[in-house]
Amino acid sequence: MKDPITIKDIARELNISPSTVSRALKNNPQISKATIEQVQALAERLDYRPNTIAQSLRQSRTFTIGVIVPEIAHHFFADAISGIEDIAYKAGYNVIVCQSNESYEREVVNTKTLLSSKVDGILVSVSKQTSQTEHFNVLKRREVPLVFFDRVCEEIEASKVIFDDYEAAFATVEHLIEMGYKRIAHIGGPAPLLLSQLRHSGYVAALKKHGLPVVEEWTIQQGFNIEDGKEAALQLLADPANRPDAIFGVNDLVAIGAMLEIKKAGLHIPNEIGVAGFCDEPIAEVIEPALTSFVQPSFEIGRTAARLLINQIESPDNFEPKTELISDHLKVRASTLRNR
Amino acid sequence: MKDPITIKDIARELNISPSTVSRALKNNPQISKATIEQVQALAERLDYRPNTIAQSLRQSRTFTIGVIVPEIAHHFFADAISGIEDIAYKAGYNVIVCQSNESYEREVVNTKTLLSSKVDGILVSVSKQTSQTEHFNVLKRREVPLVFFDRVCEEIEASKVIFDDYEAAFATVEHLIEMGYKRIAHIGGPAPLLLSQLRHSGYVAALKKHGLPVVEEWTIQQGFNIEDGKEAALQLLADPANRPDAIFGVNDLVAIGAMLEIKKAGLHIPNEIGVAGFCDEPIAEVIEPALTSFVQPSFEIGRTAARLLINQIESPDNFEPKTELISDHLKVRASTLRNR
DNA sequence: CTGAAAGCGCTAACAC
DNA sequence: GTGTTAGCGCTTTCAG
Repeated sequence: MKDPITIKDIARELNISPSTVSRALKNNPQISKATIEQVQALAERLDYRPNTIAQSLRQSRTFTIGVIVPEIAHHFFADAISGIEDIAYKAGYNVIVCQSNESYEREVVNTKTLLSSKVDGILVSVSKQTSQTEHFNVLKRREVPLVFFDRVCEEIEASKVIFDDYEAAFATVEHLIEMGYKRIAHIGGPAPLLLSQLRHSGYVAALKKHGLPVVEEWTIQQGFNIEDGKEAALQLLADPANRPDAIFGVNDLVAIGAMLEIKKAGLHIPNEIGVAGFCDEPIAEVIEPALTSFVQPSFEIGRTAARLLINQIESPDNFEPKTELISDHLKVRASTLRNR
Repeated sequence: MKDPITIKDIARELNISPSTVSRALKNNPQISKATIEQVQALAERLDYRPNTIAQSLRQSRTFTIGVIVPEIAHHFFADAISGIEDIAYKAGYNVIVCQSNESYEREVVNTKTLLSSKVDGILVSVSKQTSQTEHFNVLKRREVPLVFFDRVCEEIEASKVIFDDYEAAFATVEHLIEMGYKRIAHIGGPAPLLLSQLRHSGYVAALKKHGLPVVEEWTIQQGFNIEDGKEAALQLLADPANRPDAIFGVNDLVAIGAMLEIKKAGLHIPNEIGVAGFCDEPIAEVIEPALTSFVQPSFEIGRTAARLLINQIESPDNFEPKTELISDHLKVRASTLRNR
């Protein structure tokens, strides 16, 4: 790689000192209009790029924020990242994205990498395997600003952006009940995640409120992918005598996996089995019948998380952890609109 | 943020010099076993993290590679990024991902950002708007290793990983022809992209080979999203007298957009209109009828691109641009299996 | 308004 | 085997 232009090159060329160049490039008001123009013109001509590495080392500030998500291939996270970038770029920060691939070990490595990269703060949505939290405590001890979003870690004192999973699950199940479904099952997320627990509680609470049975075998804790939904559905459909008449999935992919198995079994959606999901990913509109799903404003969640983090980075003194509770609405589609 | 442990802290504590610490941490054979152990033990105990910023500045080497993609929300790119990370991490590199959001200006900004971050090399899949290439020439001039993947820039001399779009389109259209479709339309990608042109050429060549008409109005150049597919389909279906009996989409999303409109119009897929896509994203298996699609090994494409780039970074002397042509197979599903 | 000098944390010649 | 020294590119006192 070619030797890049530095501030020294510009200084030499103009017979001024590097410090003046540095100031001129930053439009420092103490520098004369003339020099500022000269310097900036030459910088432009030589296509000078500041070495952010050197700036970071000098200022002990990287203007970079790290993001750890389970998988960017999940639409929710891809959108959330775009939301994070939106706020970050506008505030002059870059974003480094790491995937934990839902692995606890990988997540620990990610935090170490980001620590070494000296990011100014970290946004995390924890992996489904994460039950230990020592790696987050390390961040706390180093006083690295830290904000959790969507999949949070309760034990750690930090700002959090969470979705109102309990209420949303409650509303979704209540909708199923209003549509006349009475034997409602739940394909839940991985047990360690708070989000799984809350969605499950909301489901149970709605059933109880309406005097419907809470059948233990009708809750199946699984992962977050289509395959997980398929497996769970197979179990739920196994015994025709004790079969649910509706399924509430922890997310859209799981709900869609269930739909595929239901259709394969020759059962009608929504007349014989209703299905509802969570997230409202694009795929929910495409599958047939279209999937009823609780909308999660992923882009906004990302923006909110980034805003909290940047505030914390920029005014660390009067910092108090804040928890933002986000909600949205249920998007009702054909998968729960049965004919009675 | 708390003052982090540095090499100096360790040196002071053990009454040795910083350079010895540096060497000991790297298992330099010149250092005695005893000091190595002492140093590493203390580093461990203090939870020392090397400051990669300082290392990068010193070595003019960041062990980071930059990636510019149009959108991580596209499954293809999310998978490709995972492939890139797979190779990069194993070789000791970090990955910074930038999204151009299909905007030329944003892509230019991305290249500047990566330049300032002093990444060791850059992987690019160009935006649909990109027709000027000056920003890539800048990279060339600075001798920043550069590899294009999937959406390449022909004019720039650089390594490229491309999919055999021509052959794949040809094979897909030939499959449609074999299934008895005779009035085959094409919803193409944005005109400036080489990939759009190649897939279109493959489509035309297959029609010609089998003596089928090449109707100009049956090719509609559009974007890459479901909405684009819907719009194009509306045009294609407008005149019942001159309606195609099959549609080959430039990717799955566009094909799915078309399917939605076809179904809305009350036409049967595949009997009245056959549909084929490209990429084989998960959604292809979920839509009804399931979508025939040419498989693109996105993860592998990412891995190949990363491998080429890292080779170029690590042996810049004997470097010659290489073009890797990847292919795969057509996954036939219900959307083209008509009853005759 | 500008320059000189010091130093961010680390590494690599060069000494001994 | 280990220490000394210099410097990566930049910013920021301090001086004038």
